[in-house]
Amino acid sequence: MALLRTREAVVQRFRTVLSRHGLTEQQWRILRALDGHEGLEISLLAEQCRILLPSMTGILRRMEQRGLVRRYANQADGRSIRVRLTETAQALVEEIKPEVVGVYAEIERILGQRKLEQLYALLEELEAGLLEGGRRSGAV
Amino acid sequence: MALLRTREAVVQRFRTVLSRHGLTEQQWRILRALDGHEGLEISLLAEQCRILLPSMTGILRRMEQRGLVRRYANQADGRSIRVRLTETAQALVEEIKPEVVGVYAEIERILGQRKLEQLYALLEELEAGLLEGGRRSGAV
DNA sequence: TATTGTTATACTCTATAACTATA
DNA sequence: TATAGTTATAGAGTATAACAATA
Repeated sequence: MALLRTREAVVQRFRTVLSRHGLTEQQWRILRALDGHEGLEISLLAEQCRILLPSMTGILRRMEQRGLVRRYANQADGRSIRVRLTETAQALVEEIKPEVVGVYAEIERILGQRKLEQLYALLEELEAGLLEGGRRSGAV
Repeated sequence: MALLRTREAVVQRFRTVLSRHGLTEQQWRILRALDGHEGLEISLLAEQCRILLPSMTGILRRMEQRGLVRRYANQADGRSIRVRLTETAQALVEEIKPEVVGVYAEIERILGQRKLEQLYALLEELEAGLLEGGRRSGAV
């Protein structure tokens, strides 16, 4: 249960930071995924952010209304739609980054650098394995 | 971001298992917290599960309607209410446990026992530190 | 026919403020 | 006055199925 419980404590930290800027955790994942990209297809974005497509539609609609993202058509394939950040969104990401870094700094203060790196490595390995397994055998 | 991203993969595993039994992650946390206890006060339960009281009211109402928990008054203090599992709920917990263990087994298969223990220890330490810090300095 | 994305629908949780009743 | 819990509200994400447009 440790992962689930700890997650709750960590996520609440992030939610506090993000909600001050009117963002949810999912919206932040989308901002981060799009940051530094010319534009991503919605289905690719959904996969990277681990958000289902119907949820994605709603989340992107809210973000678009708020002027954070823009949809634009893909000339090569009329079905697919790409999304990219507006300048407003890029500025917002830069504004929030330091605060998010603050949360990580708190974590590092608690664990120390060596253990934080250990934790990070373990999580990466676990994530890779879970995705791999998920692809192979479907959801557990 | 590793913790947030990995969390998503892990949580989706659990959600898959739990939703087959019509449970949410929060309801599972409550079931686990109450399992093996005579009864817990709602505010204590909320703290342990990291769920806000107003959310708790709704979640408990749904669980009570489904016959999983029962509220009963505290004679010593007319304001506080205790909650405990019904036999149905206890049977359900026993039924689900092996499946949840299956998810942990998958994690152990990915990381190996030694690394899993490492991960567990790091998370425990992080959680304790976050709670400590949260109590001391407020959110973030 | 298969794929990309949206719509429809119903449910659950989050979060804040206001309120009730006990203490 | 303070505490335990509920109610009222509004908003947001999850999940499944059905659908439209394009390939």
